[in-house]
Amino acid sequence: MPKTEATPARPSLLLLDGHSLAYRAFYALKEANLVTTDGQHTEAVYGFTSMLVNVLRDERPSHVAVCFDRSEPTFRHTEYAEYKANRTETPEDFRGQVSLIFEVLDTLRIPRLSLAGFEADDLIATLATRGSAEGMSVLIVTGDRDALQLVDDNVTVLMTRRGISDMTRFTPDAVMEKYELTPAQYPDFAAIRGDSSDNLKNIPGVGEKTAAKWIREFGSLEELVNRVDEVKGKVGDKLREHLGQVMMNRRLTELKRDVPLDVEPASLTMGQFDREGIHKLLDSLQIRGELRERLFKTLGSAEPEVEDAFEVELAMPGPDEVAGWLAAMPAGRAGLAFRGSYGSGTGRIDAIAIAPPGGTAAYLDPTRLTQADEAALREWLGDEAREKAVHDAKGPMLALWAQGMELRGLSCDTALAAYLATPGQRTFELDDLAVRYLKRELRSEAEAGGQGSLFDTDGEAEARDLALRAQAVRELAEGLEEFLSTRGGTHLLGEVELPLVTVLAEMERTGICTDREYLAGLESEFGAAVKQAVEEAHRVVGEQFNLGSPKQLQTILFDKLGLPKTKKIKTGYTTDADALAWLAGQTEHELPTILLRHRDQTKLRTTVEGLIKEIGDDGRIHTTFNQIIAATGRLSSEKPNLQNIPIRTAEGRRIRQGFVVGEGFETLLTADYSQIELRIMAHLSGDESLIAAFESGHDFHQATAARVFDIPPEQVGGDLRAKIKAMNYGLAYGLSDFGLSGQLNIPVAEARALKDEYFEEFGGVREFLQAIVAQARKDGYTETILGRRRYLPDLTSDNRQRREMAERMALNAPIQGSAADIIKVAMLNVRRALAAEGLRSRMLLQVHDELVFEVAPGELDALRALAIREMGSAYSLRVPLEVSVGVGRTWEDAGH
DNA sequence: CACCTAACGTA
DNA sequence: CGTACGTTAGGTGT
Repeated sequence: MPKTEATPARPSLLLLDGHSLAYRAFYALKEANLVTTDGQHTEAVYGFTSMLVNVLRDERPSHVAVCFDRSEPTFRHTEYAEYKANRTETPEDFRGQVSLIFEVLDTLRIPRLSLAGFEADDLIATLATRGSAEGMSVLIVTGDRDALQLVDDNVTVLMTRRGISDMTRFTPDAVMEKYELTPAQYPDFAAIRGDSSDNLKNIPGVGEKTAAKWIREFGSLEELVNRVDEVKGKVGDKLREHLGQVMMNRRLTELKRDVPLDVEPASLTMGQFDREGIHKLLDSLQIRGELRERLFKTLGSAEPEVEDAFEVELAMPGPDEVAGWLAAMPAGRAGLAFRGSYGSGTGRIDAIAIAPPGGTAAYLDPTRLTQADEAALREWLGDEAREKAVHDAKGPMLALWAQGMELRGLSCDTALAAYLATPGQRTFELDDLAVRYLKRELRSEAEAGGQGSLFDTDGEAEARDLALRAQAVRELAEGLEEFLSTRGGTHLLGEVELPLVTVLAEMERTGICTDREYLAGLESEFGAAVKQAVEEAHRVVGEQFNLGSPKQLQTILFDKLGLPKTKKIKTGYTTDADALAWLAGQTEHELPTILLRHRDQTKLRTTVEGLIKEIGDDGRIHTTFNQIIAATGRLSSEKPNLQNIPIRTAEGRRIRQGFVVGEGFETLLTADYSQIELRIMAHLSGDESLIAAFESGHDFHQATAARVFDIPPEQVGGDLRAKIKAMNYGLAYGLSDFGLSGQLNIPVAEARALKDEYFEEFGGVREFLQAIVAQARKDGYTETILGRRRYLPDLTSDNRQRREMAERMALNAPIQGSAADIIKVAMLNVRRALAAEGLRSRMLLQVHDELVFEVAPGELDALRALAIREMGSAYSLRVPLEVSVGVGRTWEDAGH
């Protein structure tokens, strides 16, 4: 098809007054009372965004900017101290929404501008004047009538009318029709009329009617002043009396068209908007429904770069053709995509697509391979020298293993790479990544209608889809690697996360052995205790109710029994363990105690139940370790979660006795880092006193307490040690005075004093924690010792709650994340050493600072030494990395 | 049936 | 008003 050259449309510049519109939106939607479950109001951000999307949809501007006021005083305040002095304080619910609007605009890649000393209006006037001079048609959207002075043949104003959906379009004719004044006359008229919102005084007895009449009669304010004596009557006297005020009003109303703004209208283009970011933002604001759809529909069609999809030539080698195809495949890294299902340490592959460089991809159905095909495929997949890129490789790896095939030569995992690029994301779907990093759409042909149609008898659409995915993975791997290389993530990906995939897969495949009968016995024991607690509770209250329902519990506790109220939560008053313990102490009633026991026992029972359900045919539990979930870099464990098995109470520890050494092995061994996060703090802060406390050889909490209170370590009592222990641990979480006071049951003032005393001794720690946050605010992200980043845009939020939350995340992320880095490196080194020493012992679990091993007969001493050596040397800190080891038949016995 | 909340286990 | 997770049960809305 011949390309036709479209007539270039005249460039159009859309300028919005951010504050003015946000404020109008806020009041327009006030009745709706839009608020998220954590108390963030969203009327302004919702209304503003909705209006913005509508204007973009209806006007289709080529250029756009949103201008904002600043908190600094402007030249108008210098001229007139009382300027806007009568403004009522910003409503509480409005505060913080402006920064959310900033986030929306940034995510949509819409430029936003502000300049100290000037109002949004002045920026708009300046840009409108410049844009108009450059031949653009300008559209201004605002709720401020002063903007009418800017209207001319090139400049139109859209003024909000009550609400936000209703707008009036002011051309010169429309201004004339409404006010019987020209746009140029409007500020003259406004100066006489005054403006109560800006605290510009009017002339007593002179309203809009008289003001307009004078300007029409004299043509302009200047002329009126020149011939002011011609104005007759009492109003004339008043005018002469207030002439000074009027002239000042006129100067203040005049919008500045020459603000020193270092932005050219032509540069105000819309960038490629962040699709995932918008989803995330709208999710966090709990905005659902049509706005999201309208937004994507409007902005989606303005995404020319995304229009081209991936393309691939499909090869479907038939029986005995696979070996030939693989042999003839172009050199270079191939992208692989798998269809199948994975989990619990195993999996099944239904189809494989291989996309080498060159644009032709093969689709293989494993059930249709001849022996020769299979051998060739096994050879290729297991060849370290044939580079491969896979998206989320651990599942396919497990599935291939289940079929006796290896997956080697993995040089990129696009899911891991994307995780390192932006670890905060909830998901890393291939389709989203393709759009984000390659600006390409990964469309499904099967879903597009091929499936089940007459032309799809052999599932060709599905084959094509998988081939496209393989192709996308191959291209995405290049894109993401390049992206990461600019952010220092290459080492972390290539040397840590990527090799860890295989280690985790091995751990999942191995699983941990359980004693099914023992756990079943435990379940019925806990079950009986639950039943008893339920009966007691019903008897004490005198009626039947569901102890597991916080709602019913509230009714019983606070309405029926009239017990004192606890802390307020969204749905009433909390019935959590702290509150129940408090109630037990406050009242004579025995119910809270019974409820506490019920909670305990229920939790234990359901934990055991969950475990039993996950025991495989081999008597072992195969958890899944997730490598791309935690924003800090930690692993997580699911189905079941083996990282939260009880340990604190004796009752809970009984569950750990259900995890036992497997047949053919000698014992379980656990190895954990002691106080790794505190050691990282000592290392990163360089605080000499804290470092010395670690080197002292004394119990760490005891040693720090001794230093804080300046007494010998031997004299540190249990109480003092407990206080300092709480401090030590709280630091890395951004613990507040309030939080510390609550935890130690002491007054806030005392907690603050304790903190001050602590920092008196460990000043370097305080400086370090403050420096982390300051640095993060400047950079927008934090970094671990291996360069793992965490982005925290909320650090500059003007919503206090969000900002302080981000600050705590900022000081925790490098500490928790560095600990995660270290144990990941340790796992790799342990794995390598096991192989190097030819040991059969194997790693089963990772619980953040602990590794659990199954020891092969005769290897106990060797493994113990290996674990201590490899974990202790994983990273060189300014303090030693101490590792403690426990051994026993069960996980509980192997604990410390 | 899908989703949210409260509660609670771990590091 | 302490970070990071996953699971469960109850309750609500589609």
